[in-house]
Amino acid sequence: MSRNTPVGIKDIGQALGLSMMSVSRALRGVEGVSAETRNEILQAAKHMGYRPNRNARSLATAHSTLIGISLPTLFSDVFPEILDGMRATFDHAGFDTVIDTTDYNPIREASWIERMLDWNAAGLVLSGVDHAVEVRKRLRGLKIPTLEIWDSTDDPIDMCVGVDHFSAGASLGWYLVKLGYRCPAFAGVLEGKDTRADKRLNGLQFAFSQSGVRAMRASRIDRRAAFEAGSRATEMLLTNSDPAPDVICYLNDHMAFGGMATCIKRGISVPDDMGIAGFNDLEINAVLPLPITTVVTPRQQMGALGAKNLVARINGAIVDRSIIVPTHIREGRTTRAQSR
Amino acid sequence: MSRNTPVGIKDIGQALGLSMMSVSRALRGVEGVSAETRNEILQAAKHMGYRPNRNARSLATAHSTLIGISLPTLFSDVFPEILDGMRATFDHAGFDTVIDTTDYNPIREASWIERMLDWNAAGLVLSGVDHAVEVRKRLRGLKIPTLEIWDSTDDPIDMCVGVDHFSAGASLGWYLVKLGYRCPAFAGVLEGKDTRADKRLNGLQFAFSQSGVRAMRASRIDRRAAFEAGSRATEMLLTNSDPAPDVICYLNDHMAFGGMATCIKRGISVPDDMGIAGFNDLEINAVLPLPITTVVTPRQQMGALGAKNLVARINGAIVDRSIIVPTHIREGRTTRAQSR
DNA sequence: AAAAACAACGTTAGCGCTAACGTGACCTGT
DNA sequence: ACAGGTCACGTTAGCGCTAACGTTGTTTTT
Repeated sequence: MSRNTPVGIKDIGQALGLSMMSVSRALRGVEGVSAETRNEILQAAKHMGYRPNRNARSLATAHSTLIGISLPTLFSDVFPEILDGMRATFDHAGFDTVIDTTDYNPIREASWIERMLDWNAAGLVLSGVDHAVEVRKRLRGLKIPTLEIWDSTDDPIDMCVGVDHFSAGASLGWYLVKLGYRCPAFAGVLEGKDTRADKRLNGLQFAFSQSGVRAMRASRIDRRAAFEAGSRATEMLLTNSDPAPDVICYLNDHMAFGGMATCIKRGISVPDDMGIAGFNDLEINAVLPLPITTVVTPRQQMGALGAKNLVARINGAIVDRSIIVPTHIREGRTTRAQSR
Repeated sequence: MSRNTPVGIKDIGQALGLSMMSVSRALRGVEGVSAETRNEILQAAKHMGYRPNRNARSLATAHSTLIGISLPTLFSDVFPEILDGMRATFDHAGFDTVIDTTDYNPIREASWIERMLDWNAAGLVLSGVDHAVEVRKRLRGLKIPTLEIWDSTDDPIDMCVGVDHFSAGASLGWYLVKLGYRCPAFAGVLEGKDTRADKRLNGLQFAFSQSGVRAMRASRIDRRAAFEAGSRATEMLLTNSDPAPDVICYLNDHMAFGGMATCIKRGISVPDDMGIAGFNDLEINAVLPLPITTVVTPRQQMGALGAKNLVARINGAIVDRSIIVPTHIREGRTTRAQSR
């Protein structure tokens, strides 16, 4: 575990009778060396197996090529897809990504942010827009390029690319009202854990109450496994609700599938006796005999766009501070057909 | 994006009338400072908002606290779980994890490894045990602690923790033979992409041929989305096979579910007309009316154990070079009941 | 033709930290 | 009482690289 490679910038210079500086310039592609010399240097570097020491570079320049990405969890079809959308861009621009999963714990996130700053990170990606005030202040003060992704706000720390979860929830609510549902319920995780889901619930409730429909009951489950959580939450709703709901909105399609399976197991037919709505239009829908009524969210594009803008921002460009990406409802067969 | 914090080790020393060295020692918890002085320093550091510069530290010590983790993909229930298993250990030991997804591309992996070495990574985690010879040589030569995870071999680069995929496949094969299946097929991704799955297929084929059963047909699909891939692969098998298979073994439970859905859609009843076997015992099984016959793999534990050993290895301990974690078959209801 | 402007390199200093080796003051054993 | 040891600190010399200025020799400008 000694030096990764024994050849440094100095060795190349010596071998060629040049100063370290010329070598440094050539390798970085910076002005100040003739094309001829540069080629010699590049060749020698390759020949000698030169590898830059990134720590030294970061120390000297006071900034690194590390981008920190904080996610609540990888057990989700949201964050891996967002990551996937970002990958090519970061990669192409020469950034390495340090990923942390916070498990929806803001304290963990805050301390991890400090760690990333210790590395002189070039930029940060945070999930959602709900962060501790101190975190907001600190990052703003440092002026470090920061992308908040997946959720949206008109006042991001630095910039955000995401969905308007309240509106997405409300649209779904109106859609369900139009279909004639009058006794809606919600199934999700514990309040405060997934703040995006909470906002969607708020949107749903807004739409329903505006339409004069009774308040939604919410069944919340503290369980990471989505399918099972959907199943349990549904059991709770079916057992404890009077009257029984006529439609259940789930945190996402996987929970919805778990819920649907539970309904069917209990002899409740979908969509005749119970409507089922999910979120995110997850891939499982492609093979279900009854595709779930859901909301399509462009997660890959979100990642790609966010990464592109973050890189631009790191390079000093001015970019949109707040980008809201559109969503739309995808009619499935787990809700009644439109009467129209 | 200037300095993260304006206070360094020198400032603390000056404020306290001590040398940088004493401060450095105190902060690192190294011998050579009295308990009293250490407390003063620690307090002052906290007070002044000191944050260590990790790049400087890494440059001076020639090793960092970065651990590189290379995964083929995050769209899987395998790797996120392995990661989750590793997280606590790495975290607790103060390591940051740089994650790269290679998309099953060995060239990508090789170049990423070099990048991690440029950072003076403390250790590496690679997926599987099939790596380019040059990569093996290079890492061995550098003696950098390297964990190969998820697959197993008796000759790892440095150490490995994983499943014996060939045996797991063979066990499943024998199990299916015992159930009376005589015309098995396999559904997976393109050969060479997921080498673990390929090994399982080899194991299956071994078991079947040992039992005098005709060779398996394999249907391979180039599609990231697992549910859909299972569906497509199954359609191909049902269309092009004569005689039709009596059991299909899938790359994992999600593909199996997609395949099962397709069978049912076509009026093929499971398990009466067709057996379905998956792999990994994914969470969806918890809610299925017909749980899939599958192989249970302890992915979290694998991650936890691997991480523990890697950290020990980084700290100079000697650990088992090759750990094979056991798997077992979980009887589902997508295959015939045991006749016994 | 002198002054100014470049192009292509070199020198100096330092990023923030730590390994390795001092240096005193205070024991300890015989 | 004195060699040898220990404790708590300090000094020196980098880690490998780059920013910010030199320093030449060769154009260009007016």
